[in-house]
Amino acid sequence: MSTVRTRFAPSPTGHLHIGGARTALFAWLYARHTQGKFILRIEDTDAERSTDEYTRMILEAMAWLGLDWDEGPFYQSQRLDVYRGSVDKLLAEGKAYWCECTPAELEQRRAGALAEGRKPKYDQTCRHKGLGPGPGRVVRFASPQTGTTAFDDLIKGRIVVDNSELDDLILLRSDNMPTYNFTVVIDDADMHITHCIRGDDHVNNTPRQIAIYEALGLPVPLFAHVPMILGADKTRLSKRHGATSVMAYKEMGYLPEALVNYLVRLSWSHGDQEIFTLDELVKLFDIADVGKAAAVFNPDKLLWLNHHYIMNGDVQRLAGMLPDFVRASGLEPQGDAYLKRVVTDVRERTKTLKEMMTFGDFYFKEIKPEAELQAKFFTPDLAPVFKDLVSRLEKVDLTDKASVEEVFKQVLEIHQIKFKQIAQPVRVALTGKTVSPGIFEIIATLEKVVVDRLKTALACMEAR
RNA sequence: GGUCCCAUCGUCUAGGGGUUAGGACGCUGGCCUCUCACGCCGGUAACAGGGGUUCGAAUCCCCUUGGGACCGCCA
Repeated sequence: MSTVRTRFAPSPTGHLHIGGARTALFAWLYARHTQGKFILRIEDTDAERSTDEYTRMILEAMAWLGLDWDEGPFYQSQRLDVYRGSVDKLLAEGKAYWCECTPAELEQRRAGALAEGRKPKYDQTCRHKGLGPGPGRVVRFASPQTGTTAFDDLIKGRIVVDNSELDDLILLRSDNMPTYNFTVVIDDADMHITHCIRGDDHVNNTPRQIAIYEALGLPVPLFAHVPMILGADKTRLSKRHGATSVMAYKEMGYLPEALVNYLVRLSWSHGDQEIFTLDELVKLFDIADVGKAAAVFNPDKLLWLNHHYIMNGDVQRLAGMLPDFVRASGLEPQGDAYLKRVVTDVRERTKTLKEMMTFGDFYFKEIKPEAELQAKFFTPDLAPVFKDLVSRLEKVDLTDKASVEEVFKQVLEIHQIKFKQIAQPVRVALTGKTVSPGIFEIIATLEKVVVDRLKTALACMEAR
């Protein structure tokens, strides 16, 4: 049994998006599952749109997701000689030919074909002209026109296409740059890819690529076309459905393990299990279990998973991620120990790291309860209670929950009131809002500003 | 328009001849309770339609319908 070799081959013409990430994840998981190799290849033959910046960001996103590669990244732009060699071979063998049709002519013929209800493929005008190289000319592949081409897709099953459907696609552009359908064949063969795992938008390209493999006498890899990820309206996921780039999710406060866990469950499952660690996925993932149908991206479920990982993650690690978000809110992060206490306080009620900041802003800035809240909760009758509370709280260690609870107990006893009656007033005094972590948790974490904030509230009560 | 692919709750999915069609997200009722949340208990909701095959189809076959992809000197 030869070693499995999979690859991910993004084009650096944009960010790594959700769909690409899921495809990369499947290819990576399959390689890891089979103890094979995962290769990264950057398909940058479109010099117009490819940028180093996108390449850098794609690599960064891969790293963030934890998808490491064993070989590469290889850059197609650095392998032009390899492609030229194969083009020359096809040309010499009469399996490719020069074409002088201009883009304008092609566009016109395409429009005409479509208008007449015909398939808008190249009409092979130059196929038998016997042209040589020349300015503005391209090299086309002489696709077989009779018979059929078939392959057994690991996900979709057997797919058979009539060769008459095959187009004489362009191998070499007039600027001498090779095109995708050609380079992907050369590289997958060259890099000994055994399993070509990619989006199923490539299913229709596969027969044409197989024709090229065969024309060049190259071994054809196995194909696994993974279903698309769609937006809520069932059309291809795009910007109008919300954030689509992986790094945008990082910035919104999502954890990589949450995104990975969410994405892997799109078209793949393992019984009723919803939560998977990376190790479990490596152990359990198999292409054979990938479904055929497209999946709709569901932000709510992603959020639920993120919440799960925030609630159960390592506090130290989460605290370490928080500073970026604190600063993004224009606030000061404060010490690590403090951040850990904040995480512990808020994580049960926040679904993203970013939300920790909006929900727990009072941990990082001065607060000022709104007038309405003051009017509602800082009522004069509570002044004596708060006064007692403050004087007693000043004498105990606020981080010691038992002591603080004892103080409250005594004050409630003295004033003959229920905890419920002062809980919200205290909460508002401490946080400026009516929703927060538990009173005793806040007091322990806020520690040194507790008395000041209670005094401010007390002053407000007495002034009424 | 042609070719190819797809079809179980709103969404992600399990189930692949005999199940009260299961789980998860969401929504929702209740419990817990210092708010919110967490947690726990419950509820809502699906086999696209029509023909076959079969003693019996969600499951196998065909058609229809619906959706998607591709048909670029993009990848």
